[in-house]
Amino acid sequence: MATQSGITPRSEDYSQWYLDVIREATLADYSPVKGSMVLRPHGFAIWDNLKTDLDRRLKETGHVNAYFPLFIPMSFLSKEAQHVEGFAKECAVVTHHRLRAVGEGDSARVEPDPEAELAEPLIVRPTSETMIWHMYGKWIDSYRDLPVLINQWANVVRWELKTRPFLRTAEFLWQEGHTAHATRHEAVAEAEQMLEVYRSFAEDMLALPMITGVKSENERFAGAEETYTIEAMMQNTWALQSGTSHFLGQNFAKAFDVTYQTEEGHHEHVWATSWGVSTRLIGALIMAHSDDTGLVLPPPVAPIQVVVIPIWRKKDGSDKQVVVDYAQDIVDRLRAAGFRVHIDAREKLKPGAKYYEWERKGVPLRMEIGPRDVEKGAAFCKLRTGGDKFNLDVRDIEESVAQVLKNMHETLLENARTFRDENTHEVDSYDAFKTSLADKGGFYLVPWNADNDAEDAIKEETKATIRCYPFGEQHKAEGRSCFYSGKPATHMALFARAY
RNA sequence: CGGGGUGUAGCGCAGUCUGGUAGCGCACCUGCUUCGGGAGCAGGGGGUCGUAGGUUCAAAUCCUGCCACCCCGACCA
Repeated sequence: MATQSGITPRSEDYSQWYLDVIREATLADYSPVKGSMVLRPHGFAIWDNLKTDLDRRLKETGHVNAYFPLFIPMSFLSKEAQHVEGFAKECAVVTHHRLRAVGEGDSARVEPDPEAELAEPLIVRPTSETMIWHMYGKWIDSYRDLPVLINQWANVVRWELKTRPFLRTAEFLWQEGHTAHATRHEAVAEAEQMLEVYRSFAEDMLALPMITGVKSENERFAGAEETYTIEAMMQNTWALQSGTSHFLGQNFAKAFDVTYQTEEGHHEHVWATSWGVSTRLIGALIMAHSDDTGLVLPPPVAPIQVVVIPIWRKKDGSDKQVVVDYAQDIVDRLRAAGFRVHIDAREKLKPGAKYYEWERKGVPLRMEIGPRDVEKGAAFCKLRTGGDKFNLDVRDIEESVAQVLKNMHETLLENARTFRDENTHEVDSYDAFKTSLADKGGFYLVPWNADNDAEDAIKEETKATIRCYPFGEQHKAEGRSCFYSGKPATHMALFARAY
């Protein structure tokens, strides 16, 4: 009965637990290139499910997909001042287009061919605003061309010094929407709409309740006039920025000189937004729902929603065929009803070993099908989230599985919401904030007089940052004093440690 | 780039102090018995010990250089 878990308990070392879950659930693996990870099939399938669902939501809100190049002329990055400051320090640069072989025998190797140096270096996109706005300049002439509502699914590269699988990697997958509008009002409405798309998407697919709000100036996207964010709480009470939507004003339109002619014949710069979510969402999933046994997946994103484990006794050969036929019939019916079902009929593993494996991998619902169940016309079930095993009648198993999975999703969402609310505190003084944060972590909603230097000082002292000025809370600032400076409060700010 | 640490089989490690012909656990392969919560037994495959040089009859082990990675700081979705 030796334990083979290989997963460090959360209480012992949360960071190690996170890495252990990823390894044991076979979501990702480290590649030979520092900071780059391989998305293994089980991890990529989660991304696939997220992508399919979000893509539908983007199209339902009027967006279309396109694809822009990976390589961007280096000079493009310097066209928007804020933007260059934000990204220049983490760009991969391509300087040559050919290698040559040098040395012989043991010292044989390749090196960039000095004769093949590019006249202008290329950067690997850290984000695509510059390339896209260059192209929009060619496509937009008239008010009749607006709005432009384009999204792309792509990889981007940001050369980070400190990396962590899914949360921060040198290369990651995401979608980035880039829109162009005739008016400020329309662009702001678009940025707000997309934030809401992300918020509901996160609840429906990830069972993650999100706090929505506006970023402080310090945390704002490089080149944006306003950044909206969705923030989630992880199990260690740290915050994770899970998606952003930016109102870019006319910054990029001016930098790339993108104007349109109005109905009255005037030339105006267009108004812009950009917004994105990435494979970081998978990190959020893991850290919000999983436990010391391994991954826990909400049914909508689970690559396998139901695993069926047939059980038989070999001596009694008659058992096996009956059980397998019965199990296969359940699998076929559930698949026909639209569920993602896997039957694990491997002969060399005992049932217990299979249970542990599928629990590590986060399968929401397990069915154990043996001779006893065949007799009863039932399926013996266990939920990944715990509780006693229970029987489902096979006669209406499609409906009952749907109900069980729906309940599980709602429970996950509700538990996450309760945990977040229990760990969110309102304080009035900086001393109370420091004491409480050090003691029990969590989110802190405080009256705040917006001040970048004060924000930096607080980060320096406590490592907490402003996650956002939450929507729906701003009225509370009225008539109050900043918890740090004592000046009149201009906002309600949500402070927390963050990834 | 500063301080600390580690490189030995796919993974995790012992062996290094005190030099003597490569070892353990898991994983993998074969066979038999097992199978309702991580099976047992038997047999088997796999490593130029990070790398380059030096000392020695003999180097994973001692010496020197280099490289890589990890942790703590500085930078960050």
